Amino acid sequence: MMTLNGSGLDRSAGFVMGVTYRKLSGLLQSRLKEYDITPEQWSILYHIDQAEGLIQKELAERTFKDKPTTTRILDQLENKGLVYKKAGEKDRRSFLVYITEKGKSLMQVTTPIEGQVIDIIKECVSEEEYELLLQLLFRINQHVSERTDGE
Amino acid sequence: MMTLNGSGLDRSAGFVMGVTYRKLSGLLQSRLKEYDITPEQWSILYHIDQAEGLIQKELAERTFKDKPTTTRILDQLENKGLVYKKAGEKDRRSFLVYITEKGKSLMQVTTPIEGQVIDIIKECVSEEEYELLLQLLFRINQHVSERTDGE
DNA sequence: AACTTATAGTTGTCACAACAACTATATTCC
DNA sequence: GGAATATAGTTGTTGTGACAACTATAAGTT
Repeated sequence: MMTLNGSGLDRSAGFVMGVTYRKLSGLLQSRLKEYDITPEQWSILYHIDQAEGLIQKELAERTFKDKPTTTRILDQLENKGLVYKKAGEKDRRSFLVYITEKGKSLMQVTTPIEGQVIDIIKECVSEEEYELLLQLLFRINQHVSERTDGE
Repeated sequence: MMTLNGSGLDRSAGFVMGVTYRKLSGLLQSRLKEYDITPEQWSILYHIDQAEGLIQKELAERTFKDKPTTTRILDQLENKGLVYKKAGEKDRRSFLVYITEKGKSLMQVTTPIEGQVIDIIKECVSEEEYELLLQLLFRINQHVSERTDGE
């Protein structure tokens, strides 16, 4: 296997982050496979479970996805019978999104799996390091967003 | 704008990494746009420029892409006249990949842009923190790969 | 040499993300 | 009230990644 070796492009946090993200995502995907749900679908379902009755736009913001991606992932969740939409009464442009019983059960069974992936990371990274990693990612996120607003 | 706030899924390094990666990738993309090349195409071209005459398989390993993805990105680079393939003489299954003059010029002009993105990150992250971030990402990568081999 | 297995690359399909263009409804402003 | 503008959501297109199936060639085994 090719390992990151710390020269050239491998010094670019962006590219290394991409590689690492995909590896972690693949790990989660393989463990969610038997439940017929992908990591990104799972993350949307998670947020619906956390706060039912959100409109799609709010859901898109919380999951950091754009509107088209949110629409399409919601379609899949709806087809799988995990969520349903209700037309907004106040604002007839929007839909409120709710989780079904089937969706709730799925979340109960699968939520530990997400925790397992975090645990696997912590097998090679201390609590303090994990914390610092998150802080650095938050900070970069924030900074790039601000930097990009005016661009 | 929704900001990562450190609760729930936002505590998952994997998801936060995905969000941050996409933000950085988008930043690079916007700056490469005028050169008609995407970040992932750029990363492959970069590796070809670093080591000409590699076969596609080696290129795939170095860029951490699978073979289909490498094939298709190479097709695009070839269509843009940035690289060309030569049939392998020793092994007739394989192709050696080379960069064209046009490709070389493009790399000269665009390589600083990748550096700019790193510099932007370093506006909010110290040298030591940047170093640590890379080390943590390497370590997680390595660990997950080992963890996954037997799975 | 023939048979089996491994490897390099391609093609097809699906999920997701980015972007643009669009529809329908709300809001603002005159 | 009506025109202009903003917003919620959808649809279409492209790039990329994961996975499976496939072709062609190479290498190993007998």
